[in-house]
Amino acid sequence: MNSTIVQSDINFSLDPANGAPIYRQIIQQIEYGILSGRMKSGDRLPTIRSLAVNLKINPNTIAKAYNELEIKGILATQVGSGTYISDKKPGLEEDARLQKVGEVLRRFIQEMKDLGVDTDELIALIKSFPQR
Amino acid sequence: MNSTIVQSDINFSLDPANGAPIYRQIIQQIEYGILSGRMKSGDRLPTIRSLAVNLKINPNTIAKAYNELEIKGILATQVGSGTYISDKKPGLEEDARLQKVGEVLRRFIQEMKDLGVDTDELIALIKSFPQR
Amino acid sequence: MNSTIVQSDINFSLDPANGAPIYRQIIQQIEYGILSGRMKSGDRLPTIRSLAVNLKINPNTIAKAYNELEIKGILATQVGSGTYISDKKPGLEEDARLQKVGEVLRRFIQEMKDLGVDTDELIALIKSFPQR
Amino acid sequence: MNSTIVQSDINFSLDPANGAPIYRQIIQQIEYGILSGRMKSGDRLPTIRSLAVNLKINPNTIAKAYNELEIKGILATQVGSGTYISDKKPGLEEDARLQKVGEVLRRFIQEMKDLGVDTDELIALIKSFPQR
DNA sequence: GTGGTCTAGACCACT
DNA sequence: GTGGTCTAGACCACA
Repeated sequence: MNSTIVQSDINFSLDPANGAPIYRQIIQQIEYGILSGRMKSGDRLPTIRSLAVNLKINPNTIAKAYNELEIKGILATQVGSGTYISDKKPGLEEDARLQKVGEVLRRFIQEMKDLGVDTDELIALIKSFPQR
Repeated sequence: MNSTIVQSDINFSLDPANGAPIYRQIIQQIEYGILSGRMKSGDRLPTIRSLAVNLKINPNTIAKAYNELEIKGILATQVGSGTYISDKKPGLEEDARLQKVGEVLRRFIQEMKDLGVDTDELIALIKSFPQR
Repeated sequence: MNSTIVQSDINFSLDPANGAPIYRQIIQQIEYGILSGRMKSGDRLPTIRSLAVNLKINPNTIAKAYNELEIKGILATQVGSGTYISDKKPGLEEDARLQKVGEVLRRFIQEMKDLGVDTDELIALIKSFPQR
Repeated sequence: MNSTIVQSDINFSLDPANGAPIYRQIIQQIEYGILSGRMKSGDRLPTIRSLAVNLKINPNTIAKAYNELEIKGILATQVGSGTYISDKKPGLEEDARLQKVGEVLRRFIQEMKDLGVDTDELIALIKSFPQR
């Protein structure tokens, strides 16, 4: 008999051409999932094995991602039960989210400037970006 | 007799805290130098050894950067003479630039969506971004 | 759990009297291996270290060969996992092959003309060439 | 007062993308010029300086080519007068020419075979090659 | 002087 | 275990 558990509906997607290592892509997607509110405290994460099968990668890689997040206090592992999103999510509060948004934005604007795209063009580009 | 040679006036600078490997920082600075028009076809690059001395790194590291750009067809080397910017610069044409812009933009919008920022907010953010 | 991995059955062989540098001989053998169909997309190449031991050369030399092919998009590496033949193999497609054929042909005809052999003689020569 | 001197009508052309070093391209063009009969004993070669200017390369490079051919006995230098094609041209008689033709042909056919072009296709290709 | 090749070896991140 | 980065240094061919 099982209490109802919310299985995190996160859709992990790996981009081999991303450049970032696989374990870091996983970490980011979990963190962003929490930041954006799609994942909440107490949600259960997929098991290492099932995720490894789904993503066709080495279980060790997922373990490394989960482990790093547990060290940060963002995840909590209960042996025999699974991995859950911790109640306290240090560094993932609203403030942190805004800070992260600013960071990504700054880097993006700089890169676009390097590519010769100024802010006005940028806005036009985003407005015309196909919403899917 | 003086053959006029344009020595590229690029100012290489390395950022140890960048995270990106040294040779890749050099590659990017050359590519951006060409994209921005500061460096033109036929320009001569600093010699491997002189740049190595200036940047206080091993010549092999410079050679690795130059070599990758030669494989890509962006640079052309003449042993005994030096390294030059190739006439045809595949991957650095206007088309390629636009493609690159689209790529960066797409990834950025996706990342912002993951962070819970929708397109309207995005535009507002960019508009309010401090222009320096 | 066993992921089936096709280990490339390529037999690398170095010819010290070849004149071509070692790393280039390796590159050519991989390219020809793909062209001839002996190696297919997704096949795993020997590890850098194992090949270095087999060929009794420095691992860096193998790495240089693999690296150049990766820049060209012919190989794809996954650190910690190995080096694989890429799905898309630019420069080894049929179009590129035909272009290469034209290039070699043009250079050959020019060289023969320099040697005082005109096209008619050339055809006669090739027809009489001992087929083995 | 000057005895009539036949200035060699050789048209040197360098191909930077050839791969072969410049000085070797010059050597080959002189040897082929003799083999094909376009250049004869006693013909005068361009001066090092004039050729250097025409080809826009370093005079040392031409000197190196001339020097190597003089060592072989193919050229003869008369200080203050110029460089001439020697009376005796060791290794450049008719026999040598035929041997060279065979050598180039063999290498070409092998390379085409490696590229998947058989002899019949080859003949068709050459026949259809635009004669200029 | 120029760049190219190769070796040797250290240290790192990733799977 | 895998490949990646970087250093140090030797030797070579070329302009």
